[in-house]
Amino acid sequence: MSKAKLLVVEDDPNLGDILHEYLTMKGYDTTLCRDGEEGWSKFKKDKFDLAILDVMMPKKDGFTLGKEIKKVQEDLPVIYLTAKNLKEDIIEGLKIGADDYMTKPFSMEELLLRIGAILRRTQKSDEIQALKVYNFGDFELHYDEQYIKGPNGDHKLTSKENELLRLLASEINKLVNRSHALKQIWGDDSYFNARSMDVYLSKIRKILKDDPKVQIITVHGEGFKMVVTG
Amino acid sequence: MSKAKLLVVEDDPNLGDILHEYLTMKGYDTTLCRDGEEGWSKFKKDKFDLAILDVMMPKKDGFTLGKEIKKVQEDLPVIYLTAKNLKEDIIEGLKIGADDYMTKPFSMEELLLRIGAILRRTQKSDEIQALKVYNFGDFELHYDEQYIKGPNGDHKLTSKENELLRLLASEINKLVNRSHALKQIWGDDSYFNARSMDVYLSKIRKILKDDPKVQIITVHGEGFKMVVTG
DNA sequence: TTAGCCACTTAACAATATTTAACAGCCATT
DNA sequence: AATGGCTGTTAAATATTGTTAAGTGGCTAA
Repeated sequence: MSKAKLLVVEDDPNLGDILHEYLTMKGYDTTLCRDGEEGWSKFKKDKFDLAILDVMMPKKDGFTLGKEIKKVQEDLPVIYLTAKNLKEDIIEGLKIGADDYMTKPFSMEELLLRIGAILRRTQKSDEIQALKVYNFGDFELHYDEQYIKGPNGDHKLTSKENELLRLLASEINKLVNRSHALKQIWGDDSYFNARSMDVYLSKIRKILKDDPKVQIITVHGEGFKMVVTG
Repeated sequence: MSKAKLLVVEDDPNLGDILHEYLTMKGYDTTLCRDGEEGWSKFKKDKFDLAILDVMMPKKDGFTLGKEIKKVQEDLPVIYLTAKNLKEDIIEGLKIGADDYMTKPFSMEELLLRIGAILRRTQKSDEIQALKVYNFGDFELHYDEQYIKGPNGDHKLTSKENELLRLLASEINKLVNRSHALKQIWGDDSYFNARSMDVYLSKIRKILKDDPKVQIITVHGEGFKMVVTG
């Protein structure tokens, strides 16, 4: 996944520079504009994931720019920066369908968190997830379809078998901590869950008998690891 | 369009009452709970558009509740209420993918504006979701016309079949939580509705037999996912 | 009105998945 | 070697899901 592109429009040179520097440092591809008109022309030239607009700016204010942007790209998330106590502004901004706003002064950290939250939300929808297959020895674990293909044919898996196998297969030759596995798959590390996991380990070992090169080794008191030889 | 349903979980009786009264007056269908556990049980029984959770509460804190809710319904927007200077809390909350948070004390007006903004945003994406045709494998689900076109011909659907198929088809390869599906389509998660849904799943699986590349996989205790191979 | 159809629900039973119990073996430590 | 705490394995007990059929109530066409 490539960097998210941010359009920052801020007329205060000081704050503008800080924003630009900080966001760039945090891994965003940041474009800084000094006023609304510049912001508009940059917006037209490029494709952004999020816009951060100061409300009070010369030539073209942030809300006007925001409205124009929404006309072209309704779903672009916008964070408005506004001075405190500008209630009228806030109201108007939110009426446009603004996604968020922050009153000055604000902490960079908080801004960063909001950016993260918004991007996570908007990007989630267009994630396309590839089907996952894990290979080890003569096996192919088809995690999404919940079955394993072995040298002697396929084998349907239950959800727990599937999860446990994936955990092991994703860390071949590496130790999988018992407690970690329990918390990961069963939700918490309790006596009965641990016994249950042992039962599943036993089942999985049976399945893996089809290829002697693949083994699950237990490290007493620590956990297990799947080992593939040859 | 009917009233938006809000789930408010706030242990301070004073603030709780104020929130409840104010939001109800402003036209929201507001459910007030006194602690996290009550909030969870209300959430399970009903379908909400937005949750407002106090972070510090007895029995079950707001973040824990928020996490549990997200497991069932990832896209439910949440506003966290938190005391000032709880940076750690804020950070953790936003990491969950939280949609917003407000530090106490806050003005009712500001809360209202945020609620409005969030609802506007999420309802917008619901509209986008109203695609007419969903494709998966050799099938075309014509949601609006309530039928499915398969390799061996068309098939009329009942509304429940239609809804359930859409839910699965709109999240190919992704888990659809059982409880979420129930609330989405049947209105609430009860024993009999769950059995009813199982019956419908069975029907749908029969229909989907026409293309072996398409499968509905059950994840025990969690839900299902529609998987398309090839 | 009323018989019949349809969508949906409830019931009943079958099949699976997971947990718990029971017992056997192993491991490290004394 | 003996002890107590872990792990391996199998089987029984529960819980969840799959499937089919019967029940229910609303709606429509005669």
